Amino acid sequence: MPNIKDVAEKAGVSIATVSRVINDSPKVKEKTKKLILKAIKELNFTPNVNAQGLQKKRTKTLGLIFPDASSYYFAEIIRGINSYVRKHGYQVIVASSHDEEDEVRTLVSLLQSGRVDGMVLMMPSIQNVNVFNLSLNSVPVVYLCTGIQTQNSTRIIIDNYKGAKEITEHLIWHGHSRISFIHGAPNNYDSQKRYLGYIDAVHENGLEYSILLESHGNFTEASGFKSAMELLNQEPRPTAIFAANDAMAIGAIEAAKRLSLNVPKDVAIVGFDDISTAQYINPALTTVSVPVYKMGQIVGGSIFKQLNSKESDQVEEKIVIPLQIIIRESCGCSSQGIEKNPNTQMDSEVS
Amino acid sequence: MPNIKDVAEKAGVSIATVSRVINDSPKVKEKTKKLILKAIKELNFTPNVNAQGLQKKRTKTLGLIFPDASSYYFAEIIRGINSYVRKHGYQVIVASSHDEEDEVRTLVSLLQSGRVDGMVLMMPSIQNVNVFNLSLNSVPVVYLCTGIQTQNSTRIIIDNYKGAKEITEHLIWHGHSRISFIHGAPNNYDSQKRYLGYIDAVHENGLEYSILLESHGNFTEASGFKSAMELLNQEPRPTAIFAANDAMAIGAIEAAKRLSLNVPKDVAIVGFDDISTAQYINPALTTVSVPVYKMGQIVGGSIFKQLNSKESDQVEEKIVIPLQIIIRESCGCSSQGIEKNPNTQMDSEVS
DNA sequence: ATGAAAGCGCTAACAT
DNA sequence: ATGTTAGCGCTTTCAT
Repeated sequence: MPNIKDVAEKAGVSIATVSRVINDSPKVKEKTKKLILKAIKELNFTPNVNAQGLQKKRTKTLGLIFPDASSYYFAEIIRGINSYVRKHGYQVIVASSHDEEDEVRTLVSLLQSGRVDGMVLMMPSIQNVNVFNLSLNSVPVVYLCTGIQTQNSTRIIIDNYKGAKEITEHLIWHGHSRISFIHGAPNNYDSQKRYLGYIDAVHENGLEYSILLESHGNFTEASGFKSAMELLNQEPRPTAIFAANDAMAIGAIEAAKRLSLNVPKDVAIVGFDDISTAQYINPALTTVSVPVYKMGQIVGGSIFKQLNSKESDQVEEKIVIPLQIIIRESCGCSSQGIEKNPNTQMDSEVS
Repeated sequence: MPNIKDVAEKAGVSIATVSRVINDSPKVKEKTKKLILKAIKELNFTPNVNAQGLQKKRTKTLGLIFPDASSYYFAEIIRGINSYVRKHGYQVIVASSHDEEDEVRTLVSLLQSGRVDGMVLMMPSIQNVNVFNLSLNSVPVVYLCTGIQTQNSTRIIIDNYKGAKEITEHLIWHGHSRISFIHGAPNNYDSQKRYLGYIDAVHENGLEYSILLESHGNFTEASGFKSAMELLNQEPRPTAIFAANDAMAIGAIEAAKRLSLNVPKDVAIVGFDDISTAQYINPALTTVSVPVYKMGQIVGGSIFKQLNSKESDQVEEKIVIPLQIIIRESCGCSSQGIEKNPNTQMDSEVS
């Protein structure tokens, strides 16, 4: 591996000058600069990041802490962040707190060891947030989907409340009066906000409400299946189910099928997130689309902004990302495909 | 951020001794070791990885290059690797060659900049592999799912051929004689091997064969849908479809539904990978399970083995991971659930 | 505009 | 068993 000294010798200059062209210093004569660039190319030289990091205290890597990096929803957000920061020469290190017995330890060690220049914390579970507020003042931090007031750092959240309220109102528009809600994991920020949107829509529209309309899952398909089973075995049955995320909505659809109930005729089912499965499941899922990829860009942008600003003018910022309802079939709206070709939907012939 | 000098002063020893306890040197008196450990804890000290890396040429991070980090299949493998290496204090940096216009550049710079101690290259597309054989001798490399002979590095592949042959034979056992195959992306190693397994099973069992039974997709659901549409509109229709991966198989199932064909009665459909969707799609997908998570462990283990061996005894190794067929409903076998409870499956009542 | 040299935080001989 | 010291490859004053 060639180093800066090799380049300097080859170009017949000092290492300081080489360093200057590496760092785009303006005060290098154009001619020597060309010479050095040529040497760099010929030797195929790349500056050693460890040495650079040791000096500059910049490692050009970001740490991301996510509950689970392999779920589609999180994976997409990570991809968005990665894609954005890579353009700026940054890499990301992803830690799944899910896998770790001690997520805080990972976080702190990542930080203290000087491995990362900034952190993105996806912390939808409310209780452990306060743990994190410690020792984070050294680097820029972006909190994602967190209810807690964060000190001196940016918080990026999605407009759960509005999305949930709108999709519930869409169900009401369809004429549904007994609308169930399946909660996500306990203490989950997103789930709670979505519930608030649901309950407000229900109340404001004067709908029947009962605690029996609610059920508690944990964001997995299996839990959605189980919750929907309970809900749908009640008398009277809910006419619609709003699950706090798509995975549970999909589980709920399976449950309806198990009970020989047609979706959406016998029971409408809607979700939240718009994961890729949502569009091809049968019936296609009506849901609230979270622009996960774009979210990544916003996160990356925010980190860089903090990185390039003096500590003095760090401001607490809160960014709310707007969401969009995606109307498909599971709410009772017929899809284009169906209207054009009535015999395409098997489910409509069953029941 | 405290450094080794702070610790040394606090403990009243030299930095060398502190360094020794950091690196578990045996020759430190138990008593001083305790003293130092105490100081470390009190100061909340973590060794700076850049300084360590600069000296030891070990950064404790691995680079993973994947075509696409957010597809479920790849994400699971990454998770497996991450989880394993984290236990050994390693982090991973994931680069999606998909996102990059110039994947080679990323790879080389990751390597040359001293950012990673080893690399995992997922390179299922055959043509670009030769590009990579350059300049990789400096660190341990594991190639994943690659057909190319790799020099001086480990290659880990899955037993595509056997899995494909067995699942095809399962279809034959069901009495199918016109079995279609949907190819994955062109030049994809896995797809080609799976095709070989398919074609051998077809030939060895004296089945009818025609080029018309083959169709070409690119591993996406959409391509599976399209391919199956073409296949199923032929006369005579294939009685079974083997798609080179689950996503395409799922697309194919949707296509069958569009054509008002019952799966598996009118056409059996099987896939490959066993992604999570496979088990809850309707009908549940019969497929070949790839132990993605375990695969990650094997990859991590191999890298560490190379890391801890002298360069002289680096041997070229080829590891083949065995696969397992998962029989569910889409092949024509009825699921347990159905047998126990005949009215649970909607599809069996349709058509 | 360029070079010399100090030093970032650590490890690893080499001393003692 | 512990301390001293020379780098690892780079950036950055400070000279010139």
